Amino acid sequence: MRITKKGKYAVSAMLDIASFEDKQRSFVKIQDISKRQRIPNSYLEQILRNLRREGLLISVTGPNGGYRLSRKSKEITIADIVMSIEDRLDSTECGGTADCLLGEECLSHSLWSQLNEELESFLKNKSLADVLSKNKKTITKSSSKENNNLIAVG
Amino acid sequence: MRITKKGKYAVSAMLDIASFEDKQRSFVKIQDISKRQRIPNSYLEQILRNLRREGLLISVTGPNGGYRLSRKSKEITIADIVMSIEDRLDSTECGGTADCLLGEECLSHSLWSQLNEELESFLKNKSLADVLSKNKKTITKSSSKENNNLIAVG
DNA sequence: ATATTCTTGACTAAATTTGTCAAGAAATTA
DNA sequence: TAATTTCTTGACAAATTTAGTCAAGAATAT
Repeated sequence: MRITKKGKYAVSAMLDIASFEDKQRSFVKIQDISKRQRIPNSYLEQILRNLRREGLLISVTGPNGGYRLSRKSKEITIADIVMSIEDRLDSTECGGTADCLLGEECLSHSLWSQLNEELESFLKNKSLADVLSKNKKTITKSSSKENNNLIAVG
Repeated sequence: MRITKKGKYAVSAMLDIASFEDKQRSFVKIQDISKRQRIPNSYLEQILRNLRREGLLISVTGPNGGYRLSRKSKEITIADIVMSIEDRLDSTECGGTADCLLGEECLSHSLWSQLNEELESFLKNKSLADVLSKNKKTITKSSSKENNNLIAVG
């Protein structure tokens, strides 16, 4: 089981985009997200590509284009995001088929299955809105020159 | 955050050893564990080495030697094992210091911190004995010729 | 002595993760 | 239409991590 940097980048990018949800018709650009969240631009392209394919983002090309959420931030869970990005979230080696050991369940199979469930339910019960609202109270503005749109949380 | 094959091997090996707890003075050999749990012998050496260093196992060299638990199976948690083996269990990129983004907390920091806590408490609340007792009811014996000590669970 | 079994450190191979890049397509605006 | 902006795609490469190997040695029992 693993959640990698890529998955975390994805969540950060989605949170960034979600934080512009209220501004009507505003699309968020890759470059801006990249700067604010410190995610390598070209890596981010790849990540947003996935999120779009999975139907979590809507994109528009051209001037004033960019990305926005396909659904309300309340209706997108962290699980939606992480599962779009991570191939190997499953904790069991057998992929849940319970034939880990010579065709039978290994001693620890049920343990990893349970862990899976815990993890999934945790991620499914947190929406982007949930995570953002937790932070809202303490939004600060960075004084950095090159990144004047930075939203950081202290 | 990740739990790798190595960590899972470690848990399986510990469960295997724990299952011989009752047999007084019986030490379990690497080779036997390797066969029963299908863990490459030389990789297992490396793993048990760690578990011993961390004080979870006691070893005896020579004929009839092998490994046994240093404490009762009830008193060794899965967390003890996994944390001996995995370097990168922590979910946060900053290692908990909350300076993920330009010295400040990133948008998702609290999310990953919470996930950490969930994971830890899950692993800390499960002892080897817990996992074994869950399986005991349905222990079966393998008919495999080369592995006649196999304990598998269906 | 001899056989058994753990111990150690260094090494290698495979897999995965983390990026990069360049050429192209779509949309806007002038 | 031309120029500019921005996303889109696929293939590639570097870095890191994981998984696994090996050989020589040390300890113990008989």
